[in-house]
Amino acid sequence: MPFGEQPAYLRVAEDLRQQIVDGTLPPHTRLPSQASIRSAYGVSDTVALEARKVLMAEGLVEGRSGSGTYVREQPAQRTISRSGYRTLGDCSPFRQEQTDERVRGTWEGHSERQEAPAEVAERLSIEPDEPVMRTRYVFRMSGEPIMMSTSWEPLRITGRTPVMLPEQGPLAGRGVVERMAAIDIHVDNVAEEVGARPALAAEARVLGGLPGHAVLVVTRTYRAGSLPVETADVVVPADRFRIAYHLPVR
Amino acid sequence: MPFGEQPAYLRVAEDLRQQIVDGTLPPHTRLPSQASIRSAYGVSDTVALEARKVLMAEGLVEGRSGSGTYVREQPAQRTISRSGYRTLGDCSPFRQEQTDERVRGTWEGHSERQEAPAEVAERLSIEPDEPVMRTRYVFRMSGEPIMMSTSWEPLRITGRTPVMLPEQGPLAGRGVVERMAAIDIHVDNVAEEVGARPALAAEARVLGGLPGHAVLVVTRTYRAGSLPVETADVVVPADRFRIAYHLPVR
DNA sequence: TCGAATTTGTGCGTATGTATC
DNA sequence: GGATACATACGCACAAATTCG
Repeated sequence: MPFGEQPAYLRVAEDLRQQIVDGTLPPHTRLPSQASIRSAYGVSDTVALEARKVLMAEGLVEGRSGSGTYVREQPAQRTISRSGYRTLGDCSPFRQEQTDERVRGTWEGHSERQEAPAEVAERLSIEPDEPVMRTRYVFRMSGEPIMMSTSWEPLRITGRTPVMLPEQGPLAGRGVVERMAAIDIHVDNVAEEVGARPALAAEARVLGGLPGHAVLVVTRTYRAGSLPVETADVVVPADRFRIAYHLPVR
Repeated sequence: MPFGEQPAYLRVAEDLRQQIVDGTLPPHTRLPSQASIRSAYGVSDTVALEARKVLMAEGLVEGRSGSGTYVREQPAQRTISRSGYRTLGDCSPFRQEQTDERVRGTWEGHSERQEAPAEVAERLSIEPDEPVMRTRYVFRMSGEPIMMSTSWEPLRITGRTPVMLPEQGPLAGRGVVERMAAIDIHVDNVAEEVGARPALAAEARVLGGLPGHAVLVVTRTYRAGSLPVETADVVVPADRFRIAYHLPVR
């Protein structure tokens, strides 16, 4: 391993990665086989294997046993729009996002009473172990699961009201804002933080990706004034989605 | 290699990953050594090695040669605030983010005249190959590079004006909104899309991460009404940053 | 239809270098 | 200096899936 150089397998991976992102190797094309890589770059079998593995771990390519390694459909096409800002008129450049926004899909949720974990308590500005209602959702579009989310609401607020269970009662599935309005709590702002991390195995199993592939995590807290009324973690596969915001300036 | 089971190295990696995220293995602790893993899980040396490699590729742990494999400082502590929404009063829960927002750092930029690549042209609603001014930035906090960004402005708008070069003239470094205001263009909205992808080698070199580790990419377009006046790609390491938005509801 | 060649997926043993303790 | 532990690399083996004659 020569001097200040990178390890061989990273050098090979980098070269292939570059070819993928600049279009030399477009989606659905086959990568050179392990044997070809070996001879083309003058490296051993292990190095060629490692290089492919790096790209697979990044989600750029997909190995098909007995057939080859193929460049994956890259573009994170779908956007999930998170803001209600509107420009005037129908010719606005944001109409598409708005149609994307109304996710015409199905979902299922399951609620459970719980004592607030430390991090959730902090986000809700309540004491740890105070009771909360946790609801887990899985969202599907045309049958395929694409998004999962876990939401927490303090029972101090919703307990013993008709909206205590998000997925039951007259306002089932109508969203936090409407449900809270029904008990005279007026949600007027939401804070969201977008991050990314490798998917846990359970998430990958649900969302169809592989464990370790990046997911986008939206940490969201709805508030009425400065009072948090709901906080949630939303998880989507990073290779298929982007989160869109449209904001006024000034 | 029994039937529907996962490969051994993924099973081991998953187990360790779980222990990391649920706090059993907190940051800075040492993972079991390769030999320990080998005996604890009843697997070979290679499998233990592969499992560690998976976690390293995900950025969860960091190998220190001769010492051990250590859980990395996980929390994506810093948030980059992207919205100017304000609640009333000083006791607002968003003061911190606001202080985070005014990135007390340094940056350097380098501008270059260019013909718009197809994707940029689409984002700016101009014809491909129309001239644009491209500016590359590297942002540093206390000397350390943390964010890079590439911005494009149509020369149709800024050409032959005092603000043609973002980093020169009387308004150097004052931001798009102020610069455009100086030539009587009033930016009133911004669209942002947040996604994630593996870092390219060049980005990893600048940002200090490893190629393949996830980066957050913010695709931003400033507009005056429906007229795009600037578009940019902002890249930050996903393991250290989150992008924060604070929005009004309704 | 059968079988051979190819290719990926997984796993083993080993060797060498280097950083840390 | 010596022991430990990671980092990279090589070669080999075999199973399973796919492709193709």
